[in-house]
Amino acid sequence: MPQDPRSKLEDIALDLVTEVGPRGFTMAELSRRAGLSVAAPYRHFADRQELLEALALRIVGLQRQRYLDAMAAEPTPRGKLVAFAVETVRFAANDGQVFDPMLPLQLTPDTPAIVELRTDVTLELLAAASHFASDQNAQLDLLVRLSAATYGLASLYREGALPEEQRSVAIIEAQAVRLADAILQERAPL
Amino acid sequence: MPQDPRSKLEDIALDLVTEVGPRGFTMAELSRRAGLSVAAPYRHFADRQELLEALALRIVGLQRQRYLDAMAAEPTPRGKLVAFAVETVRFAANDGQVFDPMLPLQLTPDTPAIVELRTDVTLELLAAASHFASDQNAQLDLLVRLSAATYGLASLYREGALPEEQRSVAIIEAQAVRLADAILQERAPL
DNA sequence: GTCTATACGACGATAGAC
DNA sequence: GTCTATCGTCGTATAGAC
Repeated sequence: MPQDPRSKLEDIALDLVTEVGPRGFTMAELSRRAGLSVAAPYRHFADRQELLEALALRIVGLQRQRYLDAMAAEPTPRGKLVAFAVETVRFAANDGQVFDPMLPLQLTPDTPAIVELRTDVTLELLAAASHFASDQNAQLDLLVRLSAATYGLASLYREGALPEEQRSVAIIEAQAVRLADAILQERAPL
Repeated sequence: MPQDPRSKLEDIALDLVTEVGPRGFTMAELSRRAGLSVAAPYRHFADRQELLEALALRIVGLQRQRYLDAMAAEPTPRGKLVAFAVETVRFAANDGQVFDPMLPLQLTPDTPAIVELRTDVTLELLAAASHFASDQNAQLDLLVRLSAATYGLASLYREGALPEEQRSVAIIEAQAVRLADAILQERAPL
């Protein structure tokens, strides 16, 4: 199935933005990698900004689907929240192209379309969190801790900042599960 | 106390790199902000790279001191680890200039000098962790979870990715403490 | 849709006057 | 130490031929 040229350009742009970040992304380099002249991409995207926004939309849409599928496969609230944690580090471990561009949040200037994409996941998470915290404030607190913890794990993994012994997918997933469990089982401080 | 020109340039560069990241940092903009010609900074730094490395060294040195002081003020192992967590989010909340440039790890190309600066903190952390895990592998696992969780919290805070209700320093510090406690009190999964 | 050619600007870095 | 002037490179974007 031969892709339309716009999607093809997005594919290459995704690789590129993964390597150099949204800030380092240039139309010139994109053209080079696509084997086209510098003018060609402008037939498919009005300008650099439009291309980056298309990219952000694509990435967030993919994440949404992955999160929803992973959570739907788990029947229990605890399972859903753990699945969310594991899926996050899997993005980092197996899908750098999808994860890295999100790091510098530059790429996702919370447009309405993107906010809408995220809503579904947030609602699912809140529903699951309601089994671990009574009022809505406490549920939000819990989700923030869970998201932050797994996001941090995923980031350090991507940046190569973890000790060598921890750089396997299996280990990083296990760590994500332990983090999620610890957060869900929190007790009063010592 | 009138600073030497090199330090003065580093101050301004630190602000700049905080705003635009190491990749977006330019000597031209630095010169502009310093009220100098584009040539002037080259009297104090051989090239752009040298300036960025000097910046990285300064930042890491400052972090080291802050971590060591914060941990020294706490007598118990739990207190030291919690202090580490809190200090991390404080960097994010109060000292964006010190924290943000570390995000894209570009700025710290693990030179020997930087590795050495980090060693002290790591040793302190390992000593404290030894009260919560028996063998050294488990201690490292624990520290990775703790670092990742607080780093994630700090990152989301800096990026403005937290819900509005969570954007105060007090709340974010409380969240860091809860994360640390949860990790230190981990039990078997449900 | 793709090309070549071009206008224009920003940056890194250096040369040479003061 | 700082300036002005300059070179070379690279980027965005457009115009017009094919």
